[in-house]
Amino acid sequence: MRDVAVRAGVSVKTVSNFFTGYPYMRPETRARIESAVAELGYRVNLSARRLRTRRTGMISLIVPELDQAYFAELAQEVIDAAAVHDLTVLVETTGGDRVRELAALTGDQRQLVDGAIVDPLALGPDDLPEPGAGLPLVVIGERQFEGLADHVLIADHEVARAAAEHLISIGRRRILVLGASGIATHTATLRREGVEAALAAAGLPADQELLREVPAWSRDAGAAATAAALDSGLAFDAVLGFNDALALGALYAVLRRGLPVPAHVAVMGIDDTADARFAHPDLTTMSPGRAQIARTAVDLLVARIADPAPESGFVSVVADHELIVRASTAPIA
Amino acid sequence: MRDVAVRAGVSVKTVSNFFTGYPYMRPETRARIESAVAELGYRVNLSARRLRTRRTGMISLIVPELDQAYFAELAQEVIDAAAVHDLTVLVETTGGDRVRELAALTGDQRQLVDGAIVDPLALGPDDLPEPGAGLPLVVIGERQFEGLADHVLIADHEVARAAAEHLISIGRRRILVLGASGIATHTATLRREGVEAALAAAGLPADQELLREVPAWSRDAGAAATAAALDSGLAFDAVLGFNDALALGALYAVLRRGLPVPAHVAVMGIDDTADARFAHPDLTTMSPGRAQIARTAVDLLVARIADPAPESGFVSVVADHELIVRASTAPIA
DNA sequence: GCTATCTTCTACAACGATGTACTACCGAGT
DNA sequence: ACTCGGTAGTACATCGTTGTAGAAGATAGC
Repeated sequence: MRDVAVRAGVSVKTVSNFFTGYPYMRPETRARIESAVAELGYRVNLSARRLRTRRTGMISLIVPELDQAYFAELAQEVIDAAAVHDLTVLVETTGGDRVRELAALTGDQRQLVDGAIVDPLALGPDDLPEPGAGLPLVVIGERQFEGLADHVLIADHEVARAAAEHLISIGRRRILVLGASGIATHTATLRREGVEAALAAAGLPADQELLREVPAWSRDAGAAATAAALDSGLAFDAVLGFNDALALGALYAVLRRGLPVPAHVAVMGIDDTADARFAHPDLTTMSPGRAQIARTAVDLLVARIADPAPESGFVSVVADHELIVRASTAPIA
Repeated sequence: MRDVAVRAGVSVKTVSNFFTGYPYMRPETRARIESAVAELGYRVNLSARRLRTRRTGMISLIVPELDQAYFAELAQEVIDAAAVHDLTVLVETTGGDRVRELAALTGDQRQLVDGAIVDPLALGPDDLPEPGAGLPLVVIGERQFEGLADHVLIADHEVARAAAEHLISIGRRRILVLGASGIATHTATLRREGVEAALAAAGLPADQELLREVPAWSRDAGAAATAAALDSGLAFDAVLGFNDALALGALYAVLRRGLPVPAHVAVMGIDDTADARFAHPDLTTMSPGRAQIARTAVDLLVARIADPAPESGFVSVVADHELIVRASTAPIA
């Protein structure tokens, strides 16, 4: 920067002013700096700027793993939404491990970013003693850190209820539910309750045998749980996976048995990933408005970074959802 | 750091030495610093360290988009491989846009990382006037910057040839090839030549009508191209997608017509994404050894960062590949 | 003509670490 | 006793910016 200053015949600070958009500058001075910069091919040193301003211009997105379509798509949406604010996104994957989720929030990684968007799998509400250890935070999906961070919530109860209502509306009576619990989050519980509410409203019994735990919300687990249910001779005419991966696994397992979908068993998921659209038959699912979630999360985080003081309290936004009916669900023949 | 130094009764530099692993230190001094650090909850300021050392401890992975399973899985593998070297990965997506690919290599983003792994879609060999503008670089997939960067190559010709040979070996004679060109990379050409070599070796004609261009290597494009081929009345008994996405799109389009796979048409892809494994029927594909690619790319980059001088020339490693036979291909009935 | 205000620019001191160069001590070898 | 090499630690300058404070000139108001 000194070289530029010398060449333009101004002080270093004036060059700095040029780059930070300080308004009081004669057009002529501006022009001289501009051409000096161009001639020297100068670029501001970001490391120095960061040291001085204590801003990194980066935010992190903390998710379990990128090879789950849902998180990959979410990551892409967050990256795009952050670009609007000139922010770079650092995607951190934790494998759904509590220690690694915590480390991403409190470890050295924290210094790399101005704030974080986290979609926690294993983190509990007690895991955040100080509010984000000073790190501006937006939590996606779970009402995890009520009063400690902003949230973008998915209406888990309502989404699951709407899904179950759809299946009931097409004449399904025995719904195999995958993901009912078995994972350390509240999402599973809320969604199960949503399903039970729909069943109750329709006057249908809630057979506990149909509510299946799974070790992970993955295609593997969905396929395994469905295969096990089929093997055990359990009767069901629909499968609701609490995410698309589970549903796709179920679809795979059902089709593998040679059972027709949706004629014999209807299958639906939640998430509206691109995978659902290209399954065969293509998968009915609940869209949680991923783009909206990403945009809202980024907006909230930007605001929280600008004003970290939680005087006005933290915000919770509930995302919209929508039923996407495709070929994997149809009225009983 | 000054506070720690005062508390431990040593100089600031000694504390710095403690953190950078300078070996000459009395155990007693070390212990005093350790406890001072613990009591104060001190952490090294990474911005300052970066400014001073000119190292960021980050590398970037530049890919078209994360919501393609192949790239999401690659990203995850690279992140894991980089963690071994204590490197953080900054995933940058370019949408396959040449300008953005270039910007990721030469723009301000460059300052954020010590080096980059790039899987270029639109970048040409002429796009790199100076060697990476000084940025240590590893290119994946394409022999793009021969003599300007290290490469991890996929044996495109051999992979495609092996794929076609598999289809021929199960009695297929007319293979619809998706991705033959229409994309600005050399990969498409090499793979097409591989297919033609296999056909020639088997004494089969290479019907140019069967070689289809696609606007993108996506499921959408694969489905559209296949549907168009079916509509046109073109006869074929197999589809080879030049990646899994194209093949999955083809599978979708074929099944949608009610045509049985593989009885009527065999379908196979290249990439071995998780999506292929969970398609129904599950998709035969060529595995390019993604974990090996990621590990090799990171290793090469780490070496190049340590020794940027290309005196010993740049390295090219060709990754292994493997045929994964699944249900979507079977001998003709 | 003189103050008051705005505009434009500058000097200096940080931000928090690390590289260089140097001092001081210690034990061993002669 | 004297050098020597290795060990343990220090002082100072520096990485490249930006915040603070203020100076100098221009403009306006009376």
